Amino acid sequence: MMREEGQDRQHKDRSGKGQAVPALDLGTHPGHLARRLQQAHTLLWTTIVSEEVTSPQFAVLNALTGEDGLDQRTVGERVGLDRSTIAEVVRRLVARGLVDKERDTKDSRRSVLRVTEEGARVHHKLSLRTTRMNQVFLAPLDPQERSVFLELLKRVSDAAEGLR
Amino acid sequence: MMREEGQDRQHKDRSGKGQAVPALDLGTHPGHLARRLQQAHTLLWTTIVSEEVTSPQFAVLNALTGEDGLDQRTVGERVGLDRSTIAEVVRRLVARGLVDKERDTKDSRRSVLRVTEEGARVHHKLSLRTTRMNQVFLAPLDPQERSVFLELLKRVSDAAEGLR
DNA sequence: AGAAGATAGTCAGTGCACTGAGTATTTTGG
DNA sequence: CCAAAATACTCAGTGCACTGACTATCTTCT
Repeated sequence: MMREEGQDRQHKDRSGKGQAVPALDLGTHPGHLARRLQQAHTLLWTTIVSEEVTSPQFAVLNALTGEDGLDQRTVGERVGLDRSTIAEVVRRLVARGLVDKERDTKDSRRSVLRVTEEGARVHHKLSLRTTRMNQVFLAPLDPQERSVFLELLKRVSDAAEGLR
Repeated sequence: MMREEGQDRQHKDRSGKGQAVPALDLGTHPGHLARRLQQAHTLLWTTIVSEEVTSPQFAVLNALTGEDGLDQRTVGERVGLDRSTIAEVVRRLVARGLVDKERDTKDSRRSVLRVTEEGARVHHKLSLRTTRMNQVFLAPLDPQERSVFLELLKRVSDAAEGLR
């Protein structure tokens, strides 16, 4: 098994032309870490929660469980998906029979969404599993660190939300 | 300009069957927050750093700036991209003329990557801008919170890395 | 040397995420 | 009332990210 700690003894070679501009350490860049965090989460989700239903799909199911009969755009806004992406996600949920979609009779621009019986069952089952996943995900942190982490995560995300 | 608060004048009906399973508050779920964080970052990246070169592309450029002549798989490993994704990203970098790719003469399975002159220029320019972006991204946190945030982010990401 | 295994990369398929353009419908203002 | 603006959605295009199957090449072990 090879060790992977090549980052320190980085030969300061200057491959031909002298490296005027050094490489950055992306391990200290929040954006890069955010991407890796999200990848890690997706991995845990598929192994612990579900291989069929993705995390964004679950978010939509969850929003509709809270309040049935919302239109597509509103659901997208609640879970943080733009109009095109929410359409894609809903399309899959409908294809899997977890959500019903029909035109609003009052305003035929809108699509009204509703969780099916099966959708409710799946939501229930996955809800339980998300708890386990969250534990595994946050396992490297002790209890106070976890709440700090969640709070900071939320503050940064919410702030950027306002810039859209 | 219409306000966007239409979500309240909505029937709080309980669509027939009484909501046995309540909806979760995903605002407390690290996975959901991770996704939103990453979306926020992408948005900031395109507005502040570059519309042409994406953040993963920059990560690859940065890795090669540190150490020219790595093979594709190694670069992917360093920046956290699997073999298929790194291939895609590299393909685009080559298409934009920022990276050169050629077969290793010693081991013809490998593709050896190298930053072009143009790639080095672009890396330099974007490096400066990432600093500004990081400031904006972390603006909602005060200085101590920032370092705590980065550290926790890193711990959680690294831990999940081990589970791959 | 030759078969078995490991390794690097490609390719097809699925899915999230965004932009910009376009359609249909509703609302609003003169 | 009716044209203009706003709204909800669709569609095409780009790009990241992963899996599983496949090819080519190199290494190892007998």
